[in-house]
Parts: sequence; structure tokens; C-alpha cells
Amino acid sequence: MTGMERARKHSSKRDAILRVIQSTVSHPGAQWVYERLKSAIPDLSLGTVYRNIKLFQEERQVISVGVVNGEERFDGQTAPHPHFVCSGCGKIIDLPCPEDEAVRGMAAAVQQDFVIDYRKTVFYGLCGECTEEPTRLVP
Amino acid sequence: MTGMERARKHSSKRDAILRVIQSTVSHPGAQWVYERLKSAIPDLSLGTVYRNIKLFQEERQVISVGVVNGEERFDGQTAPHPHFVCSGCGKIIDLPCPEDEAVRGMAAAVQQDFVIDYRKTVFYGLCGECTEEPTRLVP
DNA sequence: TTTCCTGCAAACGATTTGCAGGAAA
DNA sequence: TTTCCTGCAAATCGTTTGCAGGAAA
Repeated sequence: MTGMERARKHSSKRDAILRVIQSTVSHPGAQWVYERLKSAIPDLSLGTVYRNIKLFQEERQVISVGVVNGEERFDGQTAPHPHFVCSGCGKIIDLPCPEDEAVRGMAAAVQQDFVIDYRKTVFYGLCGECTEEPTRLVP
Repeated sequence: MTGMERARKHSSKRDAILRVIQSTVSHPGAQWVYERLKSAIPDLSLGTVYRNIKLFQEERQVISVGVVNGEERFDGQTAPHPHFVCSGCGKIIDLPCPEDEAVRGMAAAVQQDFVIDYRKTVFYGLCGECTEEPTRLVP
């Protein structure tokens, strides 16, 4: 058994946080979500953002794309799909190509040995802008 | 141009650190490498481990598998291959299935839009031991 | 010599957490 | 009421960094 989950009460801040994450394609970190909301919710605290994101992850309403430059980045679209991370600017982009047969097949193979509940495919490289102008060292 | 790389001098500690990472399948973190070496190299410091791992990553002698429980984990086998991460115990396992056509095909597609220099496929779930005895909450 | 490497310890920065007051059930 | 939620600020903890001495070239 998984144990007794604590009852969940309604919270408008929680709703707002989830809404922000779900309504952007920027794959934000906690700080970004906080800054995005603090003008509308002046008494919001960063700790609350962290606490709620953790809840969303447990409920699989939000997934982690990974840690980029030391900061964990999230995605409100939880269906498995590949991501591209730009090593130059840290941008994260949803890849147009569907997470195909291939990876699903792989998942099937792996499931013979392990219980899988989540998978991730991430490509790293430079985005269009950073290819032209890599990381701008000297202004 | 990428700029002038600084000359690299020989260092027995650096060699030892790389050797440890390359000769284990545990996908260790910096701390593990440090503890593994400190009996043989009593004056080794954790900072040196971090500094050298960063060098190895730049030279692609070591890659990052990702952050598990807040700690970055590394792999001395740099050819792209999928990993399994156990959410129960944090163990990382190389998956037997070759990183197949599928993902390579996906990479090819992505390369039309981006410069890719690295890719990652990770499955999350519970390993055999943790399936039977999940995370042992109460001893 | 000059340049790189390292121990040490302080600094950093993202995330977590204890506490006390407030809101939801 | 009771339980959950949150602001606040302190605490954590993995990782980075400045400095001075030592090793490699």
C-alpha cells in the first residue's frame, strides 16, 4: 500500500501556480513562475511555489525536464515527448517530432525487467540564435 | 573560433579520478568518487574532484546522466546509450538494449533545425529490489 | 620561470524546512 | 475545531571559487 495521502484543500495560489506552468511553453523554473506571479499575487512566496510544484510532480500534473544551469525546469505537458535544451542560452524547446515508435519499443523492452513510470528523451546542442552568436562572451 | 584552450599538465590525481569513473558501472557522483579515492590519496580534496570532473565533461571523457536526489551523476562510457534510474534507491543502470535506430532517427530529424552534440534517454521507475520492498518507510 | 594544479575554507545558490498565523473543511 | 496552506527566514547541501603554496613544463 502507498499509505494515506493527506487531504488536499483548495488554494487559489496553488491554482495560479499550476495555471502558469500549464500555459507556457518556456519550461520554467520555480523562480520564473514566482516572478511571473508576484505582481498579481504580491504576497506570494517562493517557498510556496516550490512546495506546490513538488505536489504537482507527485500528482504527475507537472514533470521535470531536468536541471539546466543548476535550476530545475518543469513542464505542464506531461505526455512523454522529446525536448531540446540549448547549451548556449538554456532555452528548452518541445520537439515537433512525436516521441516515436522507437522509444516506445525501447520502453516495452525495458518493462520486462523494470517497472517504468516515466521516460525522458533530451537532445542538447545550440539553438538557431546561439549558433550564429555563441554565448556572446565580450559585449 | 572557440578560443585558446589552456594547456593541460599532467596530474596523477586527475588520472585517478578519471580511472575511477571509467572503471565503475555505478554512475557515481562527485562524493562517491572522492570517498572511493581518499584512502589511497589521503590529501585529495573534494574540490579537486569537482574541478576535474568538469574538465572531463568539457573534453567529453565523461558525461552527465542527470541529477538524482539533488546530486549530479556521471558516466565514463560516453557513447550514447539509455539509462534506467530507480526512483526508490537512486541506482542508475545501463540498459542492455542498444540505443536504437529510433532515437538515432529522431536525432537526424532534430538536426535539421538544431546543432546537436549530445542526447540522453532515461527511464524512471523502480528496480527489482525496490519493487518488492518499496523504499522501506518504517523499519 | 611561468603556468597549471590543488588543499582549504569561504562563498554561492537552488531548494527545503520549522514555526506561527490564517484559511479551508 | 481540526487540518492544511503559506510567509518568513533560517538551514541544507551540492557545487563553485579565491587564495597561496606546490608541481609540471
